Amino acid sequence: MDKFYDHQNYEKGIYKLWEKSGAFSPKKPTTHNQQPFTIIMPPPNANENLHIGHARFITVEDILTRYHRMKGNPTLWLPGADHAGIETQYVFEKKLKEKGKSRSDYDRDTLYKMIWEYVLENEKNMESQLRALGASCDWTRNKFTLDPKIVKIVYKTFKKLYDDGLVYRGERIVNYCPKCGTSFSQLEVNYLEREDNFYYLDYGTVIIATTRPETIFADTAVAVNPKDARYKNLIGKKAVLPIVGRELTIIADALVDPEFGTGALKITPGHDPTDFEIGEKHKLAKISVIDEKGEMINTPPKYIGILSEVAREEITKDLEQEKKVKKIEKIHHTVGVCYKHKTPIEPLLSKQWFIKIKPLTKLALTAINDKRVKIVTKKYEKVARNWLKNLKDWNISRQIVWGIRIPAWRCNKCFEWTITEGKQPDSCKNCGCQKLTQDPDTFDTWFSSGQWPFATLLTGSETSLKNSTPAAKGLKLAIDVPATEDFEYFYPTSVLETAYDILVFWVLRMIMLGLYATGEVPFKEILLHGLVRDQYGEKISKSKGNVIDPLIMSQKYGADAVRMSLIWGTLVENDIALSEDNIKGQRNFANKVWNVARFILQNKLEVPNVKSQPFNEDDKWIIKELKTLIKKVTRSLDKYRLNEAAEDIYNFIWNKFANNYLEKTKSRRNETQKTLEYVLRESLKLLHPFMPFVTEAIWQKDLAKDRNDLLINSSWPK
RNA sequence: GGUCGGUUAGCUCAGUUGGUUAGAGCGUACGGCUUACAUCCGUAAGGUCGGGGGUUCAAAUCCCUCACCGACCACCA
Repeated sequence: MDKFYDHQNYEKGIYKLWEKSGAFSPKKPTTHNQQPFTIIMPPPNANENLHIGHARFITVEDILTRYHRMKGNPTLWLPGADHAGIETQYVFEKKLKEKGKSRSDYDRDTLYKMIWEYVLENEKNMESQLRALGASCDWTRNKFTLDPKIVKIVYKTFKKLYDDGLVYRGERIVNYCPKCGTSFSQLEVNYLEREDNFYYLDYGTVIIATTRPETIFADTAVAVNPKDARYKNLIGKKAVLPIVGRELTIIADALVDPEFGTGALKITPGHDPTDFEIGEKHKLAKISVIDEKGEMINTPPKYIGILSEVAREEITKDLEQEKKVKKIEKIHHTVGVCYKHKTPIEPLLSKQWFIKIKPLTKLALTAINDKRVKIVTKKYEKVARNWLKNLKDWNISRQIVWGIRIPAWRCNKCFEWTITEGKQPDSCKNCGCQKLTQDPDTFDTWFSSGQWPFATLLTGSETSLKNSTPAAKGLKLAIDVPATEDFEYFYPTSVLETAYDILVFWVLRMIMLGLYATGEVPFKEILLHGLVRDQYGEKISKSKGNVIDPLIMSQKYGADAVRMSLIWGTLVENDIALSEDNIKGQRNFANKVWNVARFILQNKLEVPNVKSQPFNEDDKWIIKELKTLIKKVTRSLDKYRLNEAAEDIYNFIWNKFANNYLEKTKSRRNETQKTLEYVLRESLKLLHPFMPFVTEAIWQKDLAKDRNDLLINSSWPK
């Protein structure tokens, strides 16, 4: 054995060895009480390299997977990739911009094809990166969110939701990003604190305070609080729009805060969600004055085509000229911005597909209450409950090309919609007309990834687990898809492991859609992990320049070192501060393990009669310590306390085994070979889920019985 | 404004049913090339566990309160 463990010489070869041997595919159980252990991998976005956050979840999930595989559970870790709708289109458009192009330079099909090729290339790249990190996922079951079979299931779910009355097309205020050119759900809107002008405008009978004077053209009423004594006698009277001169009725609504501004609110149902609500109640007209490019429409000609923010200044000037601006104050408030561009979201009126969320949140809440799905960390359960109580109807249409096209066709004659399971309908279901046009919109990515656990399993696999007791026995699928063996055997899956920042986007949607489509929770436990931060606990970002690339680190120090550093010292659920020093330290540990093995195996003595080796207090001590360690590590892993398990193994191998026992017994080296080898073997097994490469490398050197004896397939110590 | 979380060694963090001298990694100081490893070995310094109050034989751990930090949410036009 070499003096140092050089990971570069081993990692690739070992990964191939595992993959070729079929070790990643679940084995049929040999006894009845071996329950399947399943994790569906959160499919990374196939649009960029893996970052350090991916590396963390890959490490956590791989540790759990390898542990359960060694314990004898038929274990499946199913990999995949996400087309990641808007995220990918955003990344792709940035690339286009570098070439001086934009999305509008291409027609729909061309753009789609270009993105498709880009994604395909990235997907391959991403898969090789997963391999480099040692992910022992079952590549024979690899899935992509745009696989035709997956898309088919997504369509079936949509159709079913529609037939059940849970999908509707509504004209609502949507969160529209003019830069992205699409609407978003409430979750994609971020809020920025800003200082803005607060204009007090003269509406004749009342003064109105507003931050958005450019929307006055869309005003259809003025509202005051019914309890507001100042305005009581004005209710039902008229106010006059400045510049426009149009009369508005003054109405009363409890939503108006009398403390704010002047207590009188201009009602703009076409560009404000609250106003929309008030407008619906009072049956007010809805006027749009800003279009999807963020430009003014339906205004006096001089403003038309101007960006709303620019128009604001122009209009203010004109209002000032007519002495309609009574006062300008500064106001500190929050503004909704696009989560990608950080530019203001335009709330505007649009017709989109919505999912009625209440019946679905009810399913999810019940499942959480009944503990059919358990959130491992309590603090996140509180967050989940809070969200489930407050979610609004879900806008699932996106006005982008990259994604799954919505299977809805509109009749050219009667304008009614016909929804199918993906196929173009022959005729309008309403009037029979044969001329129909498909909705150009695509689904919100989260609508398809929300179906990921059952969609991946329902699309089947090459390998079969026939004659195994199904886990999902007796499940009645709501959607019309035949159950596959994989689905019956592995669904509901064991653990869903992902970052806490997509709890609402993804996890809750999976619970809701999973329960809806299959009648059963998609997973029994939810393990949420924290974010990776830099060595000072600061958020990692490109602009800060503190990015840690997991693959560069792996090349430098080995995948084992990177993995270990990603769980070291911090609970899975908490944010972790990662430093290169820590990775280096773990590289040193890998080398330590290597040298312990080297010492034991290189000096392998010819011991004529193993049985007659003397056994003294030191030997008994290390065996006892090992037994204690096995119990502790097993318990820690079962509770997802990975840092504790890792630290205990580290401490055992380095301090107890190497520095203590090994040093102490060097003088009677010819008596300890059997004990040394035994402790080494068991230690390697315990460490294997954490540092799979170095442990397997050592195993293959001198411990494996034959070519087929892989550490990855060994049994977990008892 | 609301909800949740945090405050433990210089730094980053463990400490889960309250119980012996509060731990780890890194860093620091000092000493060692001891034929497995200098990616190493040995020794050491360093904490009134954010402040205050309470419960208890016993509190970093439970309760109350204050301060500060952070995350998430929210229709303040």
